[in-house]
Amino acid sequence: MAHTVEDRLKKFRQQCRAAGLALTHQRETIFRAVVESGGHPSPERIYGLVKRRIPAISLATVYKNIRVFLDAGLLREVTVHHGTMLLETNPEDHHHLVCVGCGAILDLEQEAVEPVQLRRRPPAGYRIFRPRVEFLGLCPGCARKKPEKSSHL
Amino acid sequence: MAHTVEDRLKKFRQQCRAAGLALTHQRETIFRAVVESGGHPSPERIYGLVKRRIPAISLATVYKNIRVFLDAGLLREVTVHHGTMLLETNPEDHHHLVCVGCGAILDLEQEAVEPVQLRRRPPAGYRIFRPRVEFLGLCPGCARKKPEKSSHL
DNA sequence: CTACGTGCAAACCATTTGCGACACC
DNA sequence: GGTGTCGCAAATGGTTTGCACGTAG
Repeated sequence: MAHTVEDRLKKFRQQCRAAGLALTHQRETIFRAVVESGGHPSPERIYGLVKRRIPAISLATVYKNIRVFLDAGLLREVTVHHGTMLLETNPEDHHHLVCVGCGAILDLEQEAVEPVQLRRRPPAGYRIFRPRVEFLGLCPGCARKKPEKSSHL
Repeated sequence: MAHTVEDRLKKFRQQCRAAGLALTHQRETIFRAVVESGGHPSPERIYGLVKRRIPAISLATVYKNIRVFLDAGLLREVTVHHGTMLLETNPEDHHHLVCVGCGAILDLEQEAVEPVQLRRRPPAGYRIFRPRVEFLGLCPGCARKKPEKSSHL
């Protein structure tokens, strides 16, 4: 339950070893920057933070390692769809089934899901229009190809 | 309740007039392509479809008009964060409050939301790992700036 | 007839790739 | 010592912008 930075780095080192990933200074510094930054940082932001400690680091190295961490399940990303804009063609409110393998999206009618209820009041000044649910999973094709992978997403 | 293509085009023309947008052949063809394509098309895909009917159309025109339609509330997009990759730093399962104005994301502990229940069985062969809820709304700053806007998102 | 919309090309931004040099295991 | 990693620069993919011409209202 304790999620101190040091705890998470310790686990990170274990997971790297388990995954056969070399434990480089760059990797540790990048991972530390992610954990310490809090919120939802972009690769660019991580690059900025890491650069303070390793001025010679390359942006490409940050990108490569974030990719490695994501693939190994050491990190999660907020959105599966960051590549390209996708439009809704279904004018009704509805939910989504999202394949974390290939990014495919299937619509789920709103009635297919129990109404979503917020138990607490939203932060002051915040206006909420509607809740949207994404069921993260694997489509039949990707489930076949990737036996265990991405089960942490 | 009837969402035929012609119904939606009729509404589209009304909304354009109401918004003071010129009703050009390109705009109608782009909107029709979105409605007819179904699913979750990318601008590139719409461009491909429109090009069959207007071979001389420019990709830039497609992008510009999709933007116009989104801003006017004539279309919705699947994701608010398609520009850049964002990472999770919170290792616990949780939900999100997403500002459709500026894209800011706030975490909501999982316990802040009633458990999400799927009423039906997912499509055959689909594996679901976890549901994630996004509450779309406006943060205090954006709510102040954009009085009514984006209330359709 | 005039402001808005279009097409083209160039610019821009986020991300990936190729490759020679280097370091972990 | 050899495979995996790093840094650099160039390539790529998606999206936006500037500008001259054309057209809806």
